[in-house]
Amino acid sequence: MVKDRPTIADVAARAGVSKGSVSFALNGRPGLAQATVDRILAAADELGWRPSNRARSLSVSKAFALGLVITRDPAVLSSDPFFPAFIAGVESVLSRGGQALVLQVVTAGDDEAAGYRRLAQDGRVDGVFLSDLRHEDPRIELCRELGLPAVTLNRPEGSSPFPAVCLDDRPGTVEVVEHLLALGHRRIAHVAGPPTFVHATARADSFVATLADAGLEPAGLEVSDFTAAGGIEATRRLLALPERPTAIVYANDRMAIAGLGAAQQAGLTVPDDLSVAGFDDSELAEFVHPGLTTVRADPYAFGEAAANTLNQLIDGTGDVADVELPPARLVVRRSTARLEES
Amino acid sequence: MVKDRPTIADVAARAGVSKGSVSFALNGRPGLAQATVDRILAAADELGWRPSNRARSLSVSKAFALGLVITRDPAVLSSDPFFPAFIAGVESVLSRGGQALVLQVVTAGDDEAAGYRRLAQDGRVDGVFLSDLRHEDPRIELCRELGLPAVTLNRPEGSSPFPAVCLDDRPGTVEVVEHLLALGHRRIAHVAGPPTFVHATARADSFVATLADAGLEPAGLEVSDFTAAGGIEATRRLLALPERPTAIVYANDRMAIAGLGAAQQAGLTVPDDLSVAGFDDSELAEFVHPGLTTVRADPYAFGEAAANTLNQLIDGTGDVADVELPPARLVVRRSTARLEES
DNA sequence: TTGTACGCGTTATCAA
DNA sequence: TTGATAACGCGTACAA
Repeated sequence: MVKDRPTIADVAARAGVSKGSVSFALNGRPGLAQATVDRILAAADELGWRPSNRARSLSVSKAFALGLVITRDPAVLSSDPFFPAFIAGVESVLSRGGQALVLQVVTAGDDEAAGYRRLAQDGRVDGVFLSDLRHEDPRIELCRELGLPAVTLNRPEGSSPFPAVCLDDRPGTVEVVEHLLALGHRRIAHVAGPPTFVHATARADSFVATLADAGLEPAGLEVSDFTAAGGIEATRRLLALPERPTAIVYANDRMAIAGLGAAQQAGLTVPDDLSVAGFDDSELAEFVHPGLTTVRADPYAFGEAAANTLNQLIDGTGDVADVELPPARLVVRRSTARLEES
Repeated sequence: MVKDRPTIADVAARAGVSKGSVSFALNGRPGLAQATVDRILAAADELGWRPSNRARSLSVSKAFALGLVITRDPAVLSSDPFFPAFIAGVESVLSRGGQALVLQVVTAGDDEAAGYRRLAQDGRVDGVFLSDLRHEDPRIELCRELGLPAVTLNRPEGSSPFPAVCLDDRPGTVEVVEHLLALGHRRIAHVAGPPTFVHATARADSFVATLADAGLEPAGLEVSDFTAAGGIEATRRLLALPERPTAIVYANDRMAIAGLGAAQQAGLTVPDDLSVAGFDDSELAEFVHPGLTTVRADPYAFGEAAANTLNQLIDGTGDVADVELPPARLVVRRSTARLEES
């Protein structure tokens, strides 16, 4: 019934060698005659033996797993378009190599640090991804303290002991703004994410900078929270301005799609009365009405790169270089249009 | 620098007892004098000792982790509103108990079974969640074969060796349809998910049945794929029917929101010309324009229940009962309205 | 190439 | 009853 899994001893016995030799053969280490290696591998194959993760974990003190902690507002545990694709990218690296991904979803109220502590102290993972990087992110110090290898998704300002895998948010933002400027817009507003996040301020800053290059000031700058509800609120405030913006650039698609709804609810027609742009190119962006002009990154590639980098760091072979991914690109759809002279 | 973690031997030495006794004390097993137990626990506390997961894993042959494999179309690695909340619910159970969640995202092209095999054979997890349950789901047989404990999210038709945690999709669907009937609609169509999925057919079947109870036939029945793109296609086909439906019930919000866009793109006004309803109550449902009438379940509770049930099964204490969760409830918003006589 | 200690708890056996 | 001892789970690594 319960087919006892063969152990390394079984393989050794069958091949007529010692356990040590089996281990050497499997890991392709020198010091064994080729004939012996073949015999051992054949024996392993016949028995269907695969080394036990648990035993390996214990003896080499590694988990063969990486960790991802996602902190989310419990009320808004909704879908971030980033993570599924990011995780798939991570997975594509881990599955070769027999690693696993340990996921923790921490609701924002909880102690986030506890999540990382658990992962580290329980020896669950060999390293973690630091996503949604924040300014002065306390997790960097925490991971250092815990001796937990990490890669940051995007680069912190200060010095960091960890490699960074970056996808520059600025070029995409610049493209959006320039696209709107080319369409004749002059009163352009931005709905930003929480300024604690590096990517939120990167987008907001380059929004402002691009306008400044054109000799303009933002027609409005709302700090929101990346949620749909927040997008609605911010949009309402912007639409109530005495000098109503003719275009709004949102820091993500969720806020943009919600903002689209808010504008329509307010009786405006998009894009005739208001141009709207998002960021992420989430699945729905293409299909809402009108289709959302937005910026598309490649979270899958992000995941791959992050996993590879983290593994390099863990394997400790020399210095690990930061990775710069190709930036997000503008995707023009129907929600942005030439400003009508009226 | 590297503070060697204390081992059970250190604790034993400090308390002046044997390793075995420390283990007994920690696990609250009988056979030790209370005074000894106290002394041991105090010693453990002073040393900050916590048993090593890895050693425990090896000796008791358990992973102390549960697994979730999500299969997704690579093109549409978008976010299902269900999973983040579901996972958070699972997590809330696992974090007490020191368990972890191992996640795998398998793109649909890949060999899904390989994912489960890896999890089982690598001893990564003690059990898995079978989500997105399909008819004649091969994973049930696979898990049985692998000796991998599982819980099914929703109940398969045939007999299953595994407990089921169910959230009945039918009452919510019935509510939607009755809501539309009460608004005077008679030509109501449905956009279903792939019929391979149990929840897709449950929704479609109860849609048809509820109409039949009212002496009506569906004004259209499109089989789609739960994606936004699919929702668009299906909507276009329905709107092209000679007898155009006055209301469309979608099997999920993503299709519904996309359908909303398609209808608007076709020049229709929702809800004046067409009522639209979804399923899930995803974050955006409330904020698109018009707000989407939909059905709300509680995926967080689903996750909690599933984790608890799976743990019971793994602990093997007696029979594990199926769990029936409170059904999803109708949430009425602006996308459905009384049928105008015209 | 082999033998064996080691990583670290758990549990069965046995003595007091 | 109370507690110690030793075997066990399964590879890895180093001395021989």
